[in-house]
Amino acid sequence: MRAGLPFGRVPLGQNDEMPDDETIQRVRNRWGEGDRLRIEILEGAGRLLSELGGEDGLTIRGVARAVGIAPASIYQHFADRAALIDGLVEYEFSLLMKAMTAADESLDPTDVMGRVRAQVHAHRDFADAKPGHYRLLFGKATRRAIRGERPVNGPLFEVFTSFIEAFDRCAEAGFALRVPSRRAASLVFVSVYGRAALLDGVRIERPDDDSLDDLVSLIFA
Amino acid sequence: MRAGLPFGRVPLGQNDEMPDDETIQRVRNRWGEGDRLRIEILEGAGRLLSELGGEDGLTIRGVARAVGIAPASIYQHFADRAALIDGLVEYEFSLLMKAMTAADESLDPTDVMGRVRAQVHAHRDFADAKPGHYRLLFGKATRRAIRGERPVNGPLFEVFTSFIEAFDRCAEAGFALRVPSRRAASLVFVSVYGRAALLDGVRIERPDDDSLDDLVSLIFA
DNA sequence: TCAGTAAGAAAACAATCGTTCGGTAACTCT
DNA sequence: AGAGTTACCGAACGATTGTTTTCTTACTGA
Repeated sequence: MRAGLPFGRVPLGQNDEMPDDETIQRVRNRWGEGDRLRIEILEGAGRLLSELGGEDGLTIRGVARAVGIAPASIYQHFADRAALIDGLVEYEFSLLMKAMTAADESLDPTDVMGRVRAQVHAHRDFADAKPGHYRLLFGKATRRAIRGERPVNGPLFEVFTSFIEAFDRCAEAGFALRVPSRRAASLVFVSVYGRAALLDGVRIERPDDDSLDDLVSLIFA
Repeated sequence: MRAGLPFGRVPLGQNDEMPDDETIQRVRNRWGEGDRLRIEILEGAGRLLSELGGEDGLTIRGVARAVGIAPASIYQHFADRAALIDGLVEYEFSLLMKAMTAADESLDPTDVMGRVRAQVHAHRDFADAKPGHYRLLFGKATRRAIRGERPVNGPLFEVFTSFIEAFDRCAEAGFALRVPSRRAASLVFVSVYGRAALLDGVRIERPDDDSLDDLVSLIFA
């Protein structure tokens, strides 16, 4: 229905459902701003991921529907579905890193232990706020590894390194660590991850938020 | 191809690929043993899950292919795809529980701390051996929770309770716990889970196996 | 004014999926 | 021997998917 309609002065995209409120009034991006759609696609995919809670229903057509464009338009920015999801993973990782460094830099640079906690909290809050995203981030590498493809440790490693550096700063500042900072980072990581995964998936006994701080305290002598 | 063939004295199932070695010589179960197929389906689904590493490709047709039966035959044992996956989750949970209780009972009943460690190790080994299964077990509840359906904490709670009881036995035997056994169980759970998830998905720095024992030791005063 | 290109849509393709419907062979019980 | 049941299969339906091909429109620079 409504085929061959000239477009441009008319809502973009086919919205077969919900002609309800006001039809999604997408307007075509102007010259040289075509890349903006790429981000809109990633954000639409992110929204969809939140609603669905998993990578499963994250289809090309679904994303196109969420953004309000035609499925074919996605192929201008992503080679195929896998590339779209890879792009989403990378995008979400960048958001996580941004949150962590923002938390880190919001504190007095000399407050090294506070900065460790700030990063941990930022990480935890990200996982709490967007469990679906978090699961995608840390679950994606697995499928890759199983298929023997290159792992996507890159962006993740950045996150990990950020923890290590935070602990290193503490050591340099004279705080005594019970374990090497690399191992400390690993411990924190495991705990944050485990808490997040358990909390959103299982909900046995809520590991209260303090427990992460306790862990950090425990690492220091 | 090969339609309308009388069956019974002839390999069951359509194996369009791999007429290679010897065609999968499935024979029809005898009278009253129809339920055996149910388990064969679950095991086939389990194998598929290991290969695929995720719930994604776990389709009715794929499972049927893996077992060597017709897709329609699955519907005699499972109402639909969701029921099949639910059944798989339950089945795998029972395997995990069986491994844990076996480890627990293999020890001298009075060695209460050893039994805690044995359960932790059994849990860890299950996760290491079948990461895909493990991920399915603890990821499944999430989608449910998001869709507002009843959570499947049942079988999982059994696992959790098993940890609690193990710690309770320690307390009764006179060992001093630094935290209540319920919280201790939660701690162990989070760590085992976090380690498993990180280890198979991310592979940053291998949290060595001793770290779990360290955690258990830490819980005791 | 006109060629060139950016931005995006419509429509169709093949593949795969879940599921249903109706069958057929083998076994058991009377 | 016949009726009923168990244990499956074959074929098809409709829906959805990823992807490709072929547009149309709008803007730019010369």
